[in-house]
Formats: sequence, structure tokens, C-alpha cells
Amino acid sequence: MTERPPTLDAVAQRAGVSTGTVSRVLNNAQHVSQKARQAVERAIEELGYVPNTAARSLAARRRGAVVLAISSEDPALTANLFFAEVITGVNAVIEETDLQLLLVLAASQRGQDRFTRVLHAADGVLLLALREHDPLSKLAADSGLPVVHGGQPLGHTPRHYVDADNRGGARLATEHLISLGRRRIATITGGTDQQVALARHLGYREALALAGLSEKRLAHGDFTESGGAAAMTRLLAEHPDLDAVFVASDAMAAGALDVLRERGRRVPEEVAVVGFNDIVTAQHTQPALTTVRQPIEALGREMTRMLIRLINGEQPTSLILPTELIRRDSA
Amino acid sequence: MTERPPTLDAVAQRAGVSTGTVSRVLNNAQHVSQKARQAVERAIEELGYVPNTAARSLAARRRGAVVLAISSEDPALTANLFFAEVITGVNAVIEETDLQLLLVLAASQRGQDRFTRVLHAADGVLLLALREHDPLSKLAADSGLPVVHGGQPLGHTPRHYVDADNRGGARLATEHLISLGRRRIATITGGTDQQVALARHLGYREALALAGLSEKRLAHGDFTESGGAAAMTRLLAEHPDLDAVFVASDAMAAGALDVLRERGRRVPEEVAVVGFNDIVTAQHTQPALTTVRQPIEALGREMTRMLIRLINGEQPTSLILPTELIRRDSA
DNA sequence: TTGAAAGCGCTAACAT
DNA sequence: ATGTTAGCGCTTTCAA
Repeated sequence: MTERPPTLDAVAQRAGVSTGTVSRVLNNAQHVSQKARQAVERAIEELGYVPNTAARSLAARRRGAVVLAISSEDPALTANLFFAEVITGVNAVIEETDLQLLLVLAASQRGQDRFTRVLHAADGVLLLALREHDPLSKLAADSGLPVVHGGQPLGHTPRHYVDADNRGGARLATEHLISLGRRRIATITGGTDQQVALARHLGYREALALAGLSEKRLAHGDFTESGGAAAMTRLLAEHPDLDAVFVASDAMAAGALDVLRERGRRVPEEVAVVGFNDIVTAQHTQPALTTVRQPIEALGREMTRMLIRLINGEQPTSLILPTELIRRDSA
Repeated sequence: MTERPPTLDAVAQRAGVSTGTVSRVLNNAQHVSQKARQAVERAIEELGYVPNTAARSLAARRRGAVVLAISSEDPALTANLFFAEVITGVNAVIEETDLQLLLVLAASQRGQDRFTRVLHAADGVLLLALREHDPLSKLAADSGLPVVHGGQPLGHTPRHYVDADNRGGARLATEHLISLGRRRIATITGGTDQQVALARHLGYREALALAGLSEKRLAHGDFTESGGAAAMTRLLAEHPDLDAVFVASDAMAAGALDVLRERGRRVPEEVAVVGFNDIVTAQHTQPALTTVRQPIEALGREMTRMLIRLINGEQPTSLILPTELIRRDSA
């Protein structure tokens, strides 16, 4: 009933060569005559031979896979397109190789147990876990495998990471507001427990400091829309004179725009607003949101390239990818 | 330097039993004494033993993995959150098992070659490929592995699939418009080359037919925002008397709303609009979009459950998951 | 209930 | 340049 797939031995027999030769052809080693190589290739074709990955990795002590682990504790990762885009980038690079992509969304404790086992089946780890002390970070580090982080967790800077230039992007956004003639520029931050939030706040402060403007107009959000609305409400109460707001995420900016509209503050005439991330929704807010775009797919690609280098024993250096201001109507 | 992980043999030695016994404990077979079992478990604990998946699958002729293959030819899959949500659902079920999740976004020809090899490392396939004659479908079918489709490709109904009730949802939406007193109800379809588009059109027609209303107000879109705008423009030109539109996707509905606003048609007073999918953006259109929500995460979950049943030799039946009307301001 | 041993399909080291 | 062979770490008969 269950036809067994052809083995390497079968190929060798068919081609009239030894298994060693077949193996050499498969791993395109040198030291194989044209003749032998062709015979093997024909036999492979005729038999429809496909190497058995399990046997291969057992014998070669390679595992032929990388794992992409996403800490789904982090609602920000799953909420927006972030995660889908990163995957697309990762996949694009993986596709060029013989590696397989193992995906783990580790939420539960159960998931973490699994994670350990998955690690034992991989040659390296791509990690998206931005919270401080995420258990995945530790498990990955303990595994001894090469690990590349996406973004920098708060607290410690990972050995190898790829991050978007959050600070630079925030500075870009704020400088844009300044160039518009705004002088009483507030900010809504993403909280204080995440590195992205801090980096964006820092970029905002840098820009203001360089221009000699006050940084006192500040409210903390939590990267959610309702959090953004609440923060905007507070800002308006405490600093009714503000003429611009740099909001650390588009979701929060959407909430802030709602509040501004309710309060009758015209955007951008009276209050200019810039967001961050360029989520799809940014095109549909009223008015359309000026924002900072991160190269998320590129982030996935570069993470994967870096991991492959690490697996090959090279020592790549961490990367910060540039962000870009997308001008729309809100500023 | 490179510490080798402990093997099953090491565990056996430590526990003072044979490798056979350790293996039995690992696969929690019967016929193992309490004493032996405990000794093995202690040894595993002490040594920090983790089974080698490659060796295991080689010996057992199981592969311990399923592949989730997404045809990224299909922009609709990658564009919205669809794909991220499906993955979340798939992951949730996989997490309960010992299976690993292999991810393939197969766009290029190169990707398809890889796909074949990945198939040989898996026990089953979850397939998201909605276009007719998608090469992935054929490759998966040829592999002889159990395959579960998400959605139904046009042309042939797969043996095993999970789909959202597109027809029912469209009917729900249209009946809602009728209940609002609308009688000249138009539709913007998603084209004619995709099963979802057809199913939604069918639901629309059913509702109208049952109410004895005309189905003549029709324009084809392509599931994109600009396509929706263009279709709305045509509709307005050909049927200026329309008082409602059922739009087969939210993206198209967003485009349609833009056109209606430009033309000065008030929504929902003069023209009521219902979309489909409940993408995040639906909450941010002007006015907020009434739409039909699909249980996408559940789709991923049910697909995976079905695949696991197939792998275990059961014969599950295909599934259609209910959709739900989300009322907002546009109808 | 347990132990012993023969592979699973491949790679790599060693011969030739 | 090619053949030979001993494993890789596990499961699974078959005996005991």
C-alpha cells in the first residue's frame, strides 16, 4: 500500500556508482567526474528521489532548520501587521536556502516547553520578544544556538540584533513638526517598559533639545487606541496651548485624533499630529495620518541573513535599519 | 568545545535499564514497571535529556511535523491580517501536540521546489491557496500526504476543507439592508475568478430573490480599495437610484465610501453600505463600516484539528464556519 | 516486563 | 575520483 520513497542507495544502484558518489553530488562537492555526476542526476530524476531530511540531519549533525519564535505575550506583535510582515521577510531569505522554517508562537507555559524541544531541532533562532525578561530569551540563550533578536528587549542589549531606527524616526517626525513652525510640541509615549517606547521618546527629546524647545508636554500611553485617546485628553487638560503632538504609534494617534475632533481642535491647522508605524489604518484616519514607516519586512530579511551568517561561523554585526517619514494630511 | 547532548543510551545507562525500556517510557507504552519508569524519569531529569527529533523520525518513520503552506500569489492573503490570524489559530492547536509547524510562503518557482522537499519532512499539509489551479494544490495532492484546504479553490471542491460561510454572511448582510427598508440594493463583487467572490455574490442574490427585489445593480471589483472606488463610480452612473450597496470586501467598501462622500451621497441616510471581513480599518472609515466578520482564527484551528484527525487515520468531514454581522454606522 | 539487536537513510572518514 | 563502512540516536521486532 504505502509505497516507500526511493533511497539514496537506490539512486546509487541505478546510476551504477557508490553511495559516496551520490552523496557528493547531492552536496555538490568537488572530486566528482562529469560522467558520474550526470549519471547520478539522471537516476535522481528518473526515480524522483528526494533526500530524507531526518536521516540527513541525523548523520550530518546539522538540523537544517531555523526557528522563528514570537512571544505572543506581546499584543503589539500580533495586533498589527508586524508579525505577518516579518514572516514575509524571513521567508524570502529562507527560500534561497535549504533551511526549513519552524514557527513557534509561544504564549502559554505549555508553549515554552515545546519551545525547548523545537530548539533541539534547529540550527538557529530568530526571536521576536520585546518584553524585558521574556522567558523565550533565556531559553534561546541557554540552548547555545545562534540567536538573532528583532528589536532590542529593554534591559540588556542582545549580542546580535536587528532593529528599526526608532530614535531616528522619532527625531525625523519631531523635526518635521518643528519645520512646520510648531513650537509647543507634545508627545504621547508608548509607556516605559518597552525599548521602542523609550527610543521614540528619546528621538523626540533630541529634536526638541536641538531646537531649544520645551519637552514638558508629555503623556504616557500604552500603544493602544484607547490609551492614546486618554493620553490626548490629559494633554489637552494640562497643556491647552499645544500646537502639535508626536504620538509614538499610529493606533494611539487614531485615538488622539478622535479626541481632538471631539474637542473641536482642527488638525493640522491648530494641532499637527504625527504617528509611528504606518499601519494600514493610517491612510483612513481623518485626516490621513503623517507617520514614520519602519522597514519591517527588511527587518525579517536582515535578521535571517544575520542568523545564517552566525550558523556559518561568521561574526556579523548588529544592524539598525533606517525609518522614513510618510507625509500625509495630519502634519 | 561543542558539548554533545545526552542520548537515550546515556539515560538508559544512568537509570540502569535497557534502551528499550527508556523508549517505552518516552512513548508512554504499557508494560513498564513503576520502578523502571521512575528510574528513567529521574535519569531524564538529571541529564536534561531531550529526544533527538531527527533520529526519532528516522527510526519511527513518522516525521512529527505539519506544514502550513500559503500561496503568496494571493495578495488578499498577505494584505490583510488574514494570514496572521490563521497562523495564530493553527499554532494554538499545534501547541497541544508534539508536532512542529513548518511554514512555507511559496511565491517563486524556487519556492515550489522547496515545497516538495518540505512535504517530505511532514506528516500533513495545511493549504491556503485560493486561486484556481494553484501549483501548490497539485504538489500537495501528489505527495500523498493528508491535505486540508482553507477555503475552497474555484473549480474543484477539495476532499477536506474548512471554509467560512461566505454565502450565508453575504445573505445576512443583504437581509440586513432589506430590513432597513432598502429596496434598490446594489452589490460590488470581488471578481469572478475566486470562489469567495462567487459565494458572496450568491448570498446577495439569494436574499434579494427571497424578498422579490431586483439583482440588476451590479459592478465587479477586484478586492482592492481602488477597484471598489471604480466600481462604485460605475454603479452611480448606471444606477443613480440605488439606496444601498453590499460590498464583497471592506477594502473595496472603503473605496466605495470615498466615492460616495465625493459625490455627496450621505451614508447611511441616502445610501447604506455593508462590507465583508471586518478588517481593522472598518472601524476607522467615515462612517464606521457595518460588515461581516469571519472566524479566521477558528478557521486555522479547525483546519489543524482536521489535519491531525486525518493523520491519525480518521475520516473527518469538511466544515463551514458561521459568519457574523457587525453593526456599525454605515448601515 | 525487560533486554538485545537490527535497522531507519544518510554522511564522512578512510581506503583505494 | 570513487568505493567502503562505521556510525548518527532512536524505535521496534523478537527472545527471554
